[in-house]
Amino acid sequence: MSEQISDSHHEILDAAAKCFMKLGVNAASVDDIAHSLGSTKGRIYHHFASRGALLGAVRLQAPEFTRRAVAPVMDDNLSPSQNFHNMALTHIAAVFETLPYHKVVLQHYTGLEGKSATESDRAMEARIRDAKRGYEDLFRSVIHAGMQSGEFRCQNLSVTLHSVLILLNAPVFWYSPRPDEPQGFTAQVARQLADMGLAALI
Amino acid sequence: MSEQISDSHHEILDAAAKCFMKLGVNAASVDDIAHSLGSTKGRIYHHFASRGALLGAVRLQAPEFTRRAVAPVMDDNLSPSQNFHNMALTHIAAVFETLPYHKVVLQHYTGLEGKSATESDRAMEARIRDAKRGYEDLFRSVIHAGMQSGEFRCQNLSVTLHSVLILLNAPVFWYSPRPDEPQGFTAQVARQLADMGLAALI
DNA sequence: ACAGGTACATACCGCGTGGTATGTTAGAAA
DNA sequence: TTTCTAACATACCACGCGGTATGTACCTGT
Repeated sequence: MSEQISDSHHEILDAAAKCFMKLGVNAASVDDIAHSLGSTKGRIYHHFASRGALLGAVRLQAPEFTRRAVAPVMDDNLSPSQNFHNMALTHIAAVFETLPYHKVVLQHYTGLEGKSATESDRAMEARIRDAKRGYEDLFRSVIHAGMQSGEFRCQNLSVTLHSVLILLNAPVFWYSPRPDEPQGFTAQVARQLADMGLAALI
Repeated sequence: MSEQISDSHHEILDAAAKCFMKLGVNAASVDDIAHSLGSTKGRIYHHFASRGALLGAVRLQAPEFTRRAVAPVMDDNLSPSQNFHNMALTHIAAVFETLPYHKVVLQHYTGLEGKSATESDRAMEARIRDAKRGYEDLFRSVIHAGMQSGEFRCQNLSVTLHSVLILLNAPVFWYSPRPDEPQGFTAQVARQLADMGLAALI
């Protein structure tokens, strides 16, 4: 299961994520991405079967980044409140560190599905959906535990889960790194959002 | 200032909003929209100067819909908590009723700006930005009042505002009307989200 | 009846884009 | 040295899309 991919592969992924973020998922052309690398289309089509495959690879990275960060800090011995707060803080920090990938994912939340053409396209879509859902289940379990223990309000679990996750992902919408940014701004935002997320559950 | 537009105008706007929502803002072509109307491009280009102008008109409708619903229920005599809760409930209900428009707006939150070509394009962008900001200021004022009265936690106002608004708009991401939907589901979701939004402020 | 304008339909053009087929170069293997 | 292959660059094509120029039915006032 170890992802055996070359350096050039990663370099293309990063450049694609940034281009998709800046120009928009549909607007950014393969030529744009290649030009941002100082290369041509040949390089990209040598490593990726199609434009869709490249975009899928970028979208798949996002939940893997956050999962690799959040899964290790989960601790079932903690109270659901503390557990959630730790997870939320770690999640937001990870999002800030891999922002372009998450901004790309954001553009696919609108539900423009249903136009799956090739078989490999649908397979990639399924992989992305599973990775996303598997990561969400980490939060689903801790929220469920909190509701059963009485720490969190008992409400529709799915609605609560998605709403809180969107709240934690809010910076993906409005944040872009600025040079005149106060020291430790992102950490401060992360704390505020983790607090708000926890408060929204209680 | 009275918007003097014909029925055909509105019909095109609705069809465009639904097409932009279903196929994606960049993917939906003018021909797609015309076809969904049983017409051809000629009709659309007769009423709108360009594809961008049509998209801009759709995006401009969204904050006007919510403003027309929320502004009348604001009441400075109420406590900030009650005032916010009423506004939030009304906002979410309005969003549910004009969902396609808000799903289109969502696709422009990603910050793919900076490619303004023509002068009229930038003017439209400014109108949209002002309408959006003006509407957000309704919530900004009530949150500010709550922070000053001590009812709400004192935190970064802009971060709080945007985070709460994204929380209230969360259904735009995951909700699509379904035939097997429980009776009064949207109203229940609206109550839950308004509660969560208020809890996140305290 | 006639003129003029409104509200579209039709046909067409130019351009950008995804994709491909064909070089070209550098390094490893023999 | 020779050969093979990975890793690209280059040139090109076919297609879809935005936009426009033109045609046409219908309605309205005179």
